[in-house]
Amino acid sequence: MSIATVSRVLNNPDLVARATSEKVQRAVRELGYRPNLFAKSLLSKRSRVIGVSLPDIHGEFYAELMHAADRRARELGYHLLVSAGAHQTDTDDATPGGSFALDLVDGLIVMLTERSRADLEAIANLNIPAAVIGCDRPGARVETITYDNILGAEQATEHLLEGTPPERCYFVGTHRGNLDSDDRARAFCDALRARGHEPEDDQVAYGEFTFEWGWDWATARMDADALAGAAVFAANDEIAVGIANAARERGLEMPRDVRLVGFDDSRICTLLRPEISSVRIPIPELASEAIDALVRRIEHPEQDPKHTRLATSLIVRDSSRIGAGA
Amino acid sequence: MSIATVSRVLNNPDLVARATSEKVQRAVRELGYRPNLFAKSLLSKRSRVIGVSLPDIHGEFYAELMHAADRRARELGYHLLVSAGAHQTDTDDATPGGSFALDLVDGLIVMLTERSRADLEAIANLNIPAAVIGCDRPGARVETITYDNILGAEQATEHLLEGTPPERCYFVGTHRGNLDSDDRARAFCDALRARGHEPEDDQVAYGEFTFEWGWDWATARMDADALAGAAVFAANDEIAVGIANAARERGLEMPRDVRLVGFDDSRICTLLRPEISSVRIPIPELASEAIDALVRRIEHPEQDPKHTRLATSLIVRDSSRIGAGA
DNA sequence: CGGGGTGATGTAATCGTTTTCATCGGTTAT
DNA sequence: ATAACCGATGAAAACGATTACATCACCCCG
Repeated sequence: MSIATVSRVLNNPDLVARATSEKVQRAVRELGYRPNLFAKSLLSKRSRVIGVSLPDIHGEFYAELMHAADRRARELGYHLLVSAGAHQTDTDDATPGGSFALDLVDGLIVMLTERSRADLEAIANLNIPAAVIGCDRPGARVETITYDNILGAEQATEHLLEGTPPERCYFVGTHRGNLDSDDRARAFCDALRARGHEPEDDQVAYGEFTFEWGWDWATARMDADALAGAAVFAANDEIAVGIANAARERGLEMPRDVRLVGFDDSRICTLLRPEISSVRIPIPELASEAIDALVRRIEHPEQDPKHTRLATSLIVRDSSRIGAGA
Repeated sequence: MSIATVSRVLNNPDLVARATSEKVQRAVRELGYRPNLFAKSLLSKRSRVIGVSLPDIHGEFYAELMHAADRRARELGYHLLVSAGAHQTDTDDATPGGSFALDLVDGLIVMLTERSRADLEAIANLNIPAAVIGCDRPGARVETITYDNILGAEQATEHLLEGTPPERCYFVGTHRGNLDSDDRARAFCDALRARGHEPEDDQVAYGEFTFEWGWDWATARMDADALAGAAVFAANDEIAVGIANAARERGLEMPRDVRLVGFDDSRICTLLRPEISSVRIPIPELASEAIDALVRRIEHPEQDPKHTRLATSLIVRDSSRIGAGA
């Protein structure tokens, strides 16, 4: 047996005689032989490893995303190399995955949440197959997979507008520049305008993605004027919970006195009473589409990058249901 | 210039003349040369990649763990290859990380939660540097890093016993065989015995790590007899939240009517009102100790594996505070 | 002035695969 | 009977680095 024959048995079994093949196979099993991946990669320039760069592994969102991505990657024979919080730690290194073992991975999945940093172009310029989650721009030279913030926010706002006059509707977002929050704010305003109401300054607030910000906003608002009769659309569930707690503390009940919708449909929405309405992002699909897109890019670089946008959906629960008062 | 010289400039700069070195460095920068990692690994048999095998990437616990692990690994020049839910998907493949690219990683971090599967021995037999989180056994041939379930559960139980008689204390766990739940149950029982009370069968319940189970348990218990005046120690926060909600639904208030302590000190504990007492696991330290231990094992295989146990601490909040009634 | 030490660099083997090309026996077709 | 062909296998080059060893110029000293 020469090494060449062994290699053929393992890769192109039909090139080798039946008898020889079986003898080799047996030997392989008995000796527990496993081809050396480094040598393989050295030759093929492929590692079957995908790098995933997240703004911050925090909370269930990223956990779920990783979970689904890993599952799909495994199905396709790839492994996931994770890079948490690459963006913010790399001070000004505009290219996400800068600290990454770029030459170790076959491709990169990058999730973007902020407008300024880590432009799509910068990622495209890495000259490595890439798929971007959370940000798209027509004609981008990378695959993009997004969830329809506009659609979800529209649905949420419309739902609130059904039972509440436009001037009593509020949007509580995070800081300007956050891609998600900005889109949601815009859709909120547009929906109000569609009803002929130009949103006042105080109907749209900017803060952070935290419970505390939600609490503070609600408290400040109740101090300024009553929150009773209002409908609030929070840019994420944590903010929503903060608002819910602050409201309850002052004796306001949902949905009777205040109607509330969050975003992300996280676990907590169904852990509170009343349960909180929220816009669902199809995280598993998001992850699995991203993997699929990236693998397509890796294995068929000649094809043009696709731009996928997944639908979101409003899940109505008691916190905003019309007529579900206590 | 020969390639050998270049290699020396990059690895042993002192072996090469100053002038040559600078010339090479300049060329390297201008050409954007980067050594091929595969070739490097082929020779050194090192990839500087660490595999992380988790029972299931789900919820914030694992997100936080990954976050901290990645951070520490990066500091030490390693990358993380993640394998989510390896255990349960690999039907009977007793070795976790079976589906893993074992020959791609320098070492393995495995988190164990169930007794039966994926024995420490099986991991040791992989003959690859390994660190196990969540399970230890004296003399194990792998590094182990655990958090002190017994200590935390003891503190929690003692705290409950301070204001509630032992016969009105309950432990609500997950299924038998779960390492965490079992330890916590044992510590709970021992604490009761230390007060001279042998726990009744119905004082310790087994279910799942879910909100629903907590809710069901509490509801069933309230149907059987009153929960008022009881103190409940839940094996994790989700169960605790289920219990809290069920109790409130029946008009019971915490801590006046029911006192409650959870485990994990997850985000939700401070999102509910009243805030829920819980036992904190030092996740960042857990992750970073695991990485340190593994890297030690990789780089100094001659040293004996260490077994580290991190302390947990009870965080008392309003759900169980004595005299904090409404 | 020649030999040995020294510091800088080049040569070539090596790591473990894949893959091209050559070889070789054996059929088949002419 | 010979040429053409074919299927199976081996030999060797390549992938891109590291590193032991050889080489070489040079300097110092006896």
